[in-house]
Formats: sequence, structure tokens, C-alpha cells
Amino acid sequence: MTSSPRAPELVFSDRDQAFVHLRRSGARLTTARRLLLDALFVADGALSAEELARRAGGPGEAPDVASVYRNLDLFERLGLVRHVHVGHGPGLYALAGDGEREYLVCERCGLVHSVERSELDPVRELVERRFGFAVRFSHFPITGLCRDCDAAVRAGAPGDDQPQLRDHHTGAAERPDD
Amino acid sequence: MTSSPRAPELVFSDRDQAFVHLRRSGARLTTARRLLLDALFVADGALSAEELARRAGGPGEAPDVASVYRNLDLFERLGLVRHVHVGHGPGLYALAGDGEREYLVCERCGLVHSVERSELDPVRELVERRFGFAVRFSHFPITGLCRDCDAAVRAGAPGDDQPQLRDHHTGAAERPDD
DNA sequence: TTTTTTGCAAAACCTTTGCAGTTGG
DNA sequence: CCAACTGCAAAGGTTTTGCAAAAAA
Repeated sequence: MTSSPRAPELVFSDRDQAFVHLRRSGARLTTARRLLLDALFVADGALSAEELARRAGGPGEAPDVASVYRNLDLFERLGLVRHVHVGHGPGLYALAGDGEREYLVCERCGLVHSVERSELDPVRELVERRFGFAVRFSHFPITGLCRDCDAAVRAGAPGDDQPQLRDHHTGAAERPDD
Repeated sequence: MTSSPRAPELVFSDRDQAFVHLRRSGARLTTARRLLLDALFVADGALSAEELARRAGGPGEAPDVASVYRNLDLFERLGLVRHVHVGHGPGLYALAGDGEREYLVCERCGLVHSVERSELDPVRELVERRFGFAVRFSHFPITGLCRDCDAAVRAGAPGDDQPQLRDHHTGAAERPDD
């Protein structure tokens, strides 16, 4: 379950600050971790563990996915990283404090629309008031049909469930694997 | 992905109506299907395929999970059944048209709070207006922290991620498997 | 040198698929 | 009888775990 004993989210402007934090927490600063953090800092959006493994290693020498999961979990416990669940498919990881972004995901075309946390405040407050639930759309995002797919479905187009994971915010388009 | 070429949800007051509908659709009325539908009609809330398999068979003679998945998928395509994704863990299936219920799930204690569709209309409308997303909280529910867990976390209690899947609505309490 | 971390292999978990045999109509 | 359905076994995708070898401090 990728247990994350809740640490406050941390924001680091650069890798070295994150490295220092790692060391202060008692963890060792290994090559694998350096590379993984680099990949996260460079990333254009939330990525799967597999994709991060691919990016963290030079050509032909990617770190093992198991280690990547272990390290992502560590980073998450330290508040450096968080992950979001996009429909089916693997969890997607990103640096924490990336503007506190939250997500809306289209379950038909896989579009990932990320927005500033504050943009969802009205929704959050409404849910809080009505149901007493404190919602974080950052971990399990709002899922539904984007404008296009909603229109398509209304027009009679049948299921088309092919995740394509595109992020409006950054303009980046990617898939968790490939 | 349990593709569901979208059929309108159907409401049946009793099994026999559902049986007739099955037959009309061209599907065969097998023992396995009869038993599965029975289990669904008797169910106190949304259940995992595994749990449904267990309940559908008499003692020691449960139908194979593969068949249960296949049949749940069929039922879903026919609009008899729908499933909801509760955090990690297996999908949970229930008869469609169960009052059009939608869900709020606590990601810490696993509490499943089900509400009438209409109760979430204001949230739905807000999201629709702001982001153009048509949301169905029936498939991927709203996930967050229930009042108790939010309080516990604020009070400093660490992670406690143990899904216990309890439904406030029916008062029923269960786990997807066992 | 001691403790942490890694890679590899294997397993766990949920779900789907192939296939040969069984059953419903 | 024939198409639809079933169980079984196996595989697929994501994540976790055990363990011995390697690396950090």
C-alpha cells in the first residue's frame, strides 16, 4: 500500500537541498537516490515508477524497479514526493510541493488535467461542509468525463477507455510506461 | 479494464425480472448467473468479485472467480450492475440502480460513506461549471479523510491505512475478501 | 567495519485470457 | 445439436518482499 506515515510536504528549489534533507533524516545518499531525485526534478509531470526507473538510469543501466519503489516510498515518508492514482494503471509520482497541484482525470481518454490546489477549494469546502470529509484531490483525483469525451459519449460514441495520460497544465503528454 | 460499453442503468425489484432481462438480451440463464444475481440481490453493499464468488456458491462449491468477473462484466454491460473503485484493493460490485448511490471513501480507515446521487449534485455542478468535467462519483468515488480520521491525524496519529470498508448508509460492515 | 541499500528473483494481488469440456436452448 | 458458458490453468500488470552481494558512512 505504499504506507506513508504522513510528513508535511516539503518544497525544495533544487536537488542539493533535497540531498541535504535526505542525509539529515539519516538516510544514505546513494547514487540510485541521486539519480531518482534528478529524474523527479526534471520531470514534466507525474510519472510511474517504471518510467522513473527508465529515466533515472543512463542508457542500459536503469536501477531496479523494486529499488525505485522503495525509494519513492522513502521520499514520500520524508515529504519530498507524493503519488496520485490515475484510474487504473500504475500510480504516478511527482515531487511534493509542485505548486500543490491536484487533478481531474478523464476516465475515457485518460486526460489528466492538473489545477492549483486553490482552484478546488470551493469543491473541497462544499464537500467538507456537507459530509465532513476532508478531501485531498491530490492522491485520488476527481475522475469523470472531460468535455470532449462527455460530448462524444452523449453523441453515442461507445467506450473508448484508452488511457493516454496527457496533462493540460504543462502541456506535457506521456504514458506511465511505453 | 472491465470495459463497459455503457448501457443505461436498470432497476429490478426482484431477481426474476433480472433473469428475464438477461434472457431477452440473448444471454443464457445459467446456474452460475442465477446464483451470482442472487448474491447481488441479497448483498448489503458493494462487494468484491472474490467475495461474490464465495457467496454465490454453496459451501465448498464456489464458482470460479474468472467466471464471476466475466459475468459481472456482462451484467455491467447490460446495465444491471456497476462497480466502484475504493482506494487500493479490488473493485466492488453492486446492483445498478441501488438508489443511484455515490460514494465518499476514507483513505485512512476505509470507511465507505454512500449517499444519494442528488446529495452530490451541488459538487457535481460546481466541478462541471469550473472545469467542464462531467463527474460520476459512482465509479471513482470522492476519497479523503472522514471526520474521525481527519481529527485523529490532526491530533498527531500517524498512518493507519487499514481498509475496513464499512458503509454508513446501510450500517453494513464488510471487507472485500477475508 | 558496520549498517544501509541494492539487484535479482520470487511472490502477492487483482484481473484477464486461452482452451477444452460442459450445459442451456 | 450447436453456440454459449464454465472451470482450470496460466499469464498480465503493478507492487512488495527475501536475501545475498555491494556500497555508504
